[in-house]
Amino acid sequence: MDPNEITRNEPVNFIQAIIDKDKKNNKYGGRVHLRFPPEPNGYLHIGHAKSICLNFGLAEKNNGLCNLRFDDTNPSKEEIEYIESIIYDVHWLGFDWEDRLYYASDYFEQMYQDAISLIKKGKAYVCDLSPEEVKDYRGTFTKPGENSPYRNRTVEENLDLFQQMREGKFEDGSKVLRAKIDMNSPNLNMRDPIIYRIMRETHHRTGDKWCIYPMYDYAHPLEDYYEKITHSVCTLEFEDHRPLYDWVLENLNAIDAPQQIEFARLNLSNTVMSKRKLRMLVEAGYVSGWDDPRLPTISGLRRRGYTPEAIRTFCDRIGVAKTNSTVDIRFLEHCIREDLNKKANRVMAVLEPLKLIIDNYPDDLVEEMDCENNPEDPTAGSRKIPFSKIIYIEREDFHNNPPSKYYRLSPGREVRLKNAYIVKCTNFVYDENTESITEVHCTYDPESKSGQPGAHRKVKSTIHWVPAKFAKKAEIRLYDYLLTDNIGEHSEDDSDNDKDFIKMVNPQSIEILKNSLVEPGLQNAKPGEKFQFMRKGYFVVDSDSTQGNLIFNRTVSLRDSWERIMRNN
RNA sequence: UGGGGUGUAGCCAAGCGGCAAGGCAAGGGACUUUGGCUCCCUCAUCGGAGGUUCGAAUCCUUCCACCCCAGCCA
Repeated sequence: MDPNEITRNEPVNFIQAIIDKDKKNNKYGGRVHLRFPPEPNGYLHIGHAKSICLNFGLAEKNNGLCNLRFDDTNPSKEEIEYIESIIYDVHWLGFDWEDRLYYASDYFEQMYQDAISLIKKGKAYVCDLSPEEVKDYRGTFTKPGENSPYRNRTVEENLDLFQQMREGKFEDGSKVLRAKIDMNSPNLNMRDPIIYRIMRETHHRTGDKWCIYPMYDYAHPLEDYYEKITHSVCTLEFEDHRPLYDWVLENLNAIDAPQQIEFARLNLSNTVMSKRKLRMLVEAGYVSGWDDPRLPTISGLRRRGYTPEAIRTFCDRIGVAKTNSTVDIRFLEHCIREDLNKKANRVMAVLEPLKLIIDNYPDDLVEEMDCENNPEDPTAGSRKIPFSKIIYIEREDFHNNPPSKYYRLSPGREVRLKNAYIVKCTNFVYDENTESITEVHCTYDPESKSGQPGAHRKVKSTIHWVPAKFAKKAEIRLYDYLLTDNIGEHSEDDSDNDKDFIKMVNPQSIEILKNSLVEPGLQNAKPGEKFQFMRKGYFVVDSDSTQGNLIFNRTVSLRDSWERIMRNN
């Protein structure tokens, strides 16, 4: 059998199909080499995660390599802080570029020399047109461009001028280097695109060594080529740039030139992905920072309690195609529930406490109840929780006048207290002043203790609880979708819908509960630890949490079919 | 308007001429000391119209819709 023959059960995305074909034809000598090339001008979000998983994933599947490369060709927008956060996040997601961490800025000299080659071939020229004039000469969609009056300078003159540009002889914006292609091209990117500009800006890595910087369209194909990239994967909006990408490499006589392949960026329902909109939310104070648990940033998701595994599973399952699409955020939620269901220990926490007194239970008795840590994982073991006469239950688990299909506690009815006894409601106390129920009275069935023979008796419902005397106070933060609706986002810089988008910010995206109670063992929980609060959802200890001031973030609620019953009524 | 792309269920997404995978969501049901998990069942004729073919989501023609491009951003 041909070793290059690839057999797979799973459907293959169109990029993998291209790679399969290239391997079969022994293109690039059978090598597969990709890269994830962020510009260090902001924090990574789940849209980047899609690209990271795609690139590193394809490398892994094909026995290839994937580089991490910072595309730092514009010092006016880039900062070290972003480089550090990006490195941290990509590692956190679980990917390894080994020793292949690169910077476009490391190639500045080589790029400069290649520009000289283009000039020598008569393929590039120095242009003195002002930015406004460049724009006017470019023409429009329907009107062809006009040649720059500087287009026919001699090679010698261009060489001399370009060197002087580098030496800082000219002011910012006064000259540019342009590729000489075709001012009549229907593709505006091919109308003598600017490939170098003069910009006196201190670069975070090269300092003040350079005052000219290459443009993306010129730099990117070279970066890929220098690193021997085979498949240069980027997003759809660069499709029109592909002819220029190829032009640069062709005119430099590149051998085994990399090929650019475009896929659709990720959009998620009920949130935003573009840097500018994310920034608006942070700067206008709609959220607390770039790692606010409501944001789709990697740092936000991490603080929210998302695991790298869930994010990667999500990215793998949404697929890769060229269709603009918006993935339902409920699919992301499904992925984290699925992961945490296997991993998170079950504990009891009462978010909105209601006192319950067991009148026939001995006043001073404390029993240690045995609780299984995770029914999905037998190796997770069990723990003891103290039980006594006064406990707290969830306020919504008692109803003095229960609606139909309500299975929980109400006057005269029985429920099981999880891992403890069956109790029957005998009475409750209503406070006229606060117009609320302040306590519930029950009697318990001593024969019904969990694990004992009498425990087999079935009751309609089981509810969670915490012991009044031993429970710990905690702050619990509940999150809801960032936006109440979906916003169409197909490119990074779509500013048309900025106003509409602010109108969609969900005013109830966060709810903070200050008086919640958790079982005593949670006292020592450390930031980042994840739990399932039984019947309520998955929660993570917030990064600001301390032993004396416990804070939990709700990662995601449990699926709730009772809520659905209520909603459908 | 010129160019470049995309259109398969509420949301993703396979399919590449032979009688529409899968997942999420939704709705039923079984099980259950989490109204959780798990398990079972239900849920499309492929943007429209023509045509080619014994046979088309897949080929051809044409129309329509949506997205991207006129930064010395990436």
